[in-house]
Amino acid sequence: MENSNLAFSSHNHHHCVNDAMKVAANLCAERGVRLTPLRKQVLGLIWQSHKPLGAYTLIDMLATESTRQVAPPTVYRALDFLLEQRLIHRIGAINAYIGCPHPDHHHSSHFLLCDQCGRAEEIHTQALSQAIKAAATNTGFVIQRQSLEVFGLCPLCQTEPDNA
Amino acid sequence: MENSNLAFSSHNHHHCVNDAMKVAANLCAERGVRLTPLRKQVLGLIWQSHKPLGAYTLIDMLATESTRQVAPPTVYRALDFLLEQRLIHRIGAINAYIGCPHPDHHHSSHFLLCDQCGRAEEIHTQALSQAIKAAATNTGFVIQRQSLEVFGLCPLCQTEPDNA
DNA sequence: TGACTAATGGTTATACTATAACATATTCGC
DNA sequence: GCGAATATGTTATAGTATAACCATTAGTCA
Repeated sequence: MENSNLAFSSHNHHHCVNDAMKVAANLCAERGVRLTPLRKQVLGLIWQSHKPLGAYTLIDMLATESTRQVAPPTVYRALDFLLEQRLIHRIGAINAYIGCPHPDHHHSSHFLLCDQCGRAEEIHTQALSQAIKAAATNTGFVIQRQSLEVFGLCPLCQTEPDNA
Repeated sequence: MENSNLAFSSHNHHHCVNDAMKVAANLCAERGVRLTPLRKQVLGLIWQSHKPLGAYTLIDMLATESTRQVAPPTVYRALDFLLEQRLIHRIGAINAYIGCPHPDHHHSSHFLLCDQCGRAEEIHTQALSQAIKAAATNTGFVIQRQSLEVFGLCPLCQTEPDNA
C-alpha cells in the first residue's frame, strides 16, 4: 500500500482508491461498524479526487454520477460517520473533505494545500508532531485533536502556472 | 508589551487590550491604512474576548453594546481588513476570529483551543515553525500561509470541569 | 419465523456563515 | 471646495450545516 505523498506526483491513482477502499472495509469490519453502500460511495468519491471536496459538491456528484438524489443531511451523516472512523479529514479553511491515507493509526490532520490546483497532500513528520506535542505540553494543554492547513504552491504549479 | 501566552493564566486583560489597540494603531499608521472607528471597535471587541468570536456574535455585540446596527457585509469587511493587516486570525474549524498578539511579525496562525471554556492561546515555537517549513520544503511546496488548530483541554479546565 | 430493537437513510424546514451588487457617505490629496 | 478613492449602508442571495420527525433496513433473540 502506497497511498501517501503522491498527490503532487504522477501515479496510478486507481490503485490508491482501491487500496483505500479495502483498508476502509477491513477497518470497519474490525470495529464492528457498517460501511454501507452510501458511505462507501461517498468515501469512493472523496478518494477519487486529490482535491478536497465540499459537501454540496458530493451531493451533485451523487446526483449526476450515480443517479442518487440525496438531501444535505444524508451526505452530512455519511461524512460524520467517515470522520468518526477517521477515514476522512475535514479541511476547515475551505469547508471540504479529503481521504485519510492512514486511517488505522495517527489521527492528526496535517495537509499541504495548493492554492492553484487545489490538490492536497498529507504530511507525516515525526519532528512536526513532536513539536506540536511539546508546545502543548509546555502550556499544560492536553491535545484531543489537531489540524494543520498549509496553503501555498505545489511543485507542479510553480512551473506550470495553469495546472488547475 | 506582554500580550502572549496568557489566555490560560489569570492576568489583567485590560492591559492586553490596550496594548494591542496601540500596536494596531501604530501599525496602521506606518502602513498608511485607516483604522476607522468601526474597524477599531471590531478589533476591540475581538481583543476583549479570549475566546474566538463569530461574525454574527460580533454583529450582536455591536448592536447591544454600542447601539450600532450593522448588517453582515459591514462586519465582514471590517474582519477582512483586520485579517489583511494581520491584526486578527481566523479559526477555520469553528468559523471564528481572534486577535493576533504579534501583528508586526510572523504571520503563522498556530493556536491551542480549549473545547471546554473556548479560550484560545497562540503558540510561538521555533521548532514548530521550522518543522512545518521543513516538511513543505521536502515536498517542494512553497508556503503562502498556514493555520494550526490544536483542540483539547487547557490547564484550568483539566481541574475545573465547568470553566466555560 | 416473527416480532422487537437499534441503526440507517429519507424528507422538510431552517439555522448559520459569507458574499454579490449597488447606493451612499466619508476622507484625502490637490 | 472638487474629484477620486476609500469606506460604509442596504438588500438580496449564495453556500454550509443541522434539527426534527418519519420510513426503512439490518441484526437479535424468543
